[in-house]
Amino acid sequence: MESEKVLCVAEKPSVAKEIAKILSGNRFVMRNSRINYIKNYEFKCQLNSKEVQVIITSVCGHINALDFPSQYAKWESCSPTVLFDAPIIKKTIDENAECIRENIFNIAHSVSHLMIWTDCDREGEKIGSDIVDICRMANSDIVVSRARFSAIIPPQIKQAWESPVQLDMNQAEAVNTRMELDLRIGYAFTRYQTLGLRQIFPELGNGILSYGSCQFPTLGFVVERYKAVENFVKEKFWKIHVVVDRDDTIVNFNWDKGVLFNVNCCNAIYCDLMMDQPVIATVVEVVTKETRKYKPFPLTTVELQKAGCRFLHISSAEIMKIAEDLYNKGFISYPRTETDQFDHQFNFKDLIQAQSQDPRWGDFASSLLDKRITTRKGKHNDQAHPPIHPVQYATGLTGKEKTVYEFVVRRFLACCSDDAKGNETTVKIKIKEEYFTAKGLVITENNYLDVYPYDRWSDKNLPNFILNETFTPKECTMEEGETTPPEYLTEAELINTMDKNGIGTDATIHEHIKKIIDREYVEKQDQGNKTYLIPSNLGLAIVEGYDSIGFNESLTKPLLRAKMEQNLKEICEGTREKNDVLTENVNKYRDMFLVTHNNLQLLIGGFAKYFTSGTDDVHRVFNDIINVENPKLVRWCRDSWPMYLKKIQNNWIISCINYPNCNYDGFFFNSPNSIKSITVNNEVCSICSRNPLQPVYYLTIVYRTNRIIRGCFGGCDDNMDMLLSRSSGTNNKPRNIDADSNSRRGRGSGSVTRGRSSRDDGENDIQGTRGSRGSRGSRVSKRGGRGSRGRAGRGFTSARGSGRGRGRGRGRGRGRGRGSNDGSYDNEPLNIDK
DNA sequence: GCAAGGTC
Repeated sequence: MESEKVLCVAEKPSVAKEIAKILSGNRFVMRNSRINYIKNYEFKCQLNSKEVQVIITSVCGHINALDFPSQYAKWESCSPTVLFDAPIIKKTIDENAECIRENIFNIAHSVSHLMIWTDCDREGEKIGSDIVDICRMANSDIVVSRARFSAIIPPQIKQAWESPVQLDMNQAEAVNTRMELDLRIGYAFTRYQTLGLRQIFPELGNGILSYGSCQFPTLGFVVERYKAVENFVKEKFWKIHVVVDRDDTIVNFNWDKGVLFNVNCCNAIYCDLMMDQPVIATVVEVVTKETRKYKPFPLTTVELQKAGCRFLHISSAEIMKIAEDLYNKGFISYPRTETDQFDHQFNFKDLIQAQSQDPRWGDFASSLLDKRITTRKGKHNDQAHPPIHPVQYATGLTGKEKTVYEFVVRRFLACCSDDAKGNETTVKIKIKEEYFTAKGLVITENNYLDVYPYDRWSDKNLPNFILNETFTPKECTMEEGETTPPEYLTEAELINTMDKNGIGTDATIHEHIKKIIDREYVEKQDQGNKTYLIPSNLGLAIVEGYDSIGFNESLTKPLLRAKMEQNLKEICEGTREKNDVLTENVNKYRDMFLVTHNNLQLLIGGFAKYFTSGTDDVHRVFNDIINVENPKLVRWCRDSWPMYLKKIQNNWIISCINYPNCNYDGFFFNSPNSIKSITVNNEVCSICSRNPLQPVYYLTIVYRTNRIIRGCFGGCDDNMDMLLSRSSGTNNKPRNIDADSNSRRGRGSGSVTRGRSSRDDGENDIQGTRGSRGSRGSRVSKRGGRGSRGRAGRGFTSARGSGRGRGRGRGRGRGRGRGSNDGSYDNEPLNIDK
């Protein structure tokens, strides 16, 4: 009888290979897949006293990603608010992932068991669940289990092989939630602020103003420190300092009171000390005790990045690239790890032995071979990877690769060595009632310091003092000083801060830093031998703009992300449902989005401090963006509020303008190339017919592609669905976009209602949409529109405030009223049929 | 063109 077949799938190729080596005792057949770095390892192995055939392969991180359907791909295809509720599709990440999927799918046909060997963390469970989906598609009867291991060492792997568990679907669901929230929130805010702000502030050029729940707090940290430096107010202080000259050594004694910020206080004490001359000091304490400088913790990714910036002067992004290269060449272990403790079964000796041949640290390594190796145990364990360590002696490395490898080796050897030891002497003297202290250090054992030059600990010579002896100090002075501002943030500090605040992961922290630099929110500046991160005007503007809105939970602070993480943890723990967390967070961020929109003047104000506005018509710009619900939008207008065409990017948008009545004589546009004709039909709209007193019109636009848009701009009030059809086909039904809009409502009518009402509220301040939506627009149109008949631009101004009117009338010299000629349109006349 | 998370 043929033995059972088990398919094992790891998260990355290196792990598949290691597991294959361990379980097969190095006797396996390696077969290629269509991707050169994905291999399939085949061998026979015992499982529950039975021989089974094993095939081990791997994926390469995530296989699937979330995205919006293609109709949302163009930035102007919909209002960014729509992205909070738009449908989401799952797709394979790229062609490589497709090949990897195929490889697993093909094997799954012929096996009875699937064992998931992805990393034992949240993302690993999610990747595992995607692998299960693929295998079940191929083989619905496949029996699934999950190997749980905390280190890729033989005992752990064998234990995991023999005692598999089940996938934790709660963790997979938490990742699904994170993915969806990051996508919706990131895309919505990014599109909104990019499209809006760069129209208003031409200096921004074509750059992307991205928002992300990790990149914004990262930027926030940089700005916060910058402001602390800039706003720092120096303060004077005073202190008393004692200098002793003994045995040709100058000894500085520091006042136990430190410093005083009151000059009179300090002066009074000083005068009292100096009253009796000569000044007599008495030695009241001489204590010598053993002290040590602790050797470092085992190396994590975050520590590697910090060390890279601090000691090696290599940026976090570059050091990760180098570490990944060294890993792929087989010189160091996996470089993305949170673990700062070695497993108690870890085999140190072989790795140390391998380093003993090196001329730089070989002798040190050899000296460790006779000793029992103990390492410090940190508090972190990602249950997936050991601390970063050298796995092979490397020769022939050059440049930064050599530097980073050397650091990893020295760090590892330092971890395996002993703490540095020394004797610290404390001498305390008393002058009248004031105490002063000096400290000295004699290092007795360098230990790890001999191999780890990145740490410094130096002798500090202190001559002999005898208890109760008295002497006259060389100097006793009162000195003035002033407080110094903090330094700007360094990359190492930023990494540390992000790590402590849970912003990003070990594998992504450096990417977030790189991102805010690439986005030109932040720049690096060298000062002396240090490199600081300084926010650009753009970075300052965006943080100040959002902060001035005064959210309860700031978009630029880490707490928001921390709360989302907490929610994800609750999903992992099974105390909350995915949909519950999704709804809560989508609603929360949608609210924040709308609060932003309703307080645009504040966001704009943040930018206006640093950039010159190209137009004062800011509200219109943002309303155009938020109201785009289709590439070719028909915006709702009352009878007295006709429309104008506006080009945003390559899309034509029809919008409302102050047009005095429904007389379309002379109402024309300079036609865009893409439009064949625009027709106004005096037809009864089925929705509006409930209000027969309202004139009801359809506007029909025929594009050169034969696409037709028909929209009622009668008095539909809340019924804003437009008709959109393709004349090229026989099917003249509304397009899918309508289905999307329905599904949007279906998913959460409560929230949509909320969204609308918020938006309506906002229209008190935002003038661009009034005429276009709802009853408020209607009222305005009656008040201002009719009264200003025949005075398009100015009538608009008087009815609706100055901002928009100026923008239209002279701000940019682009009249959009009746018969106006917008410079962005070409001059082909339109066919307007009444 | 947009997020953050895996990994090569």
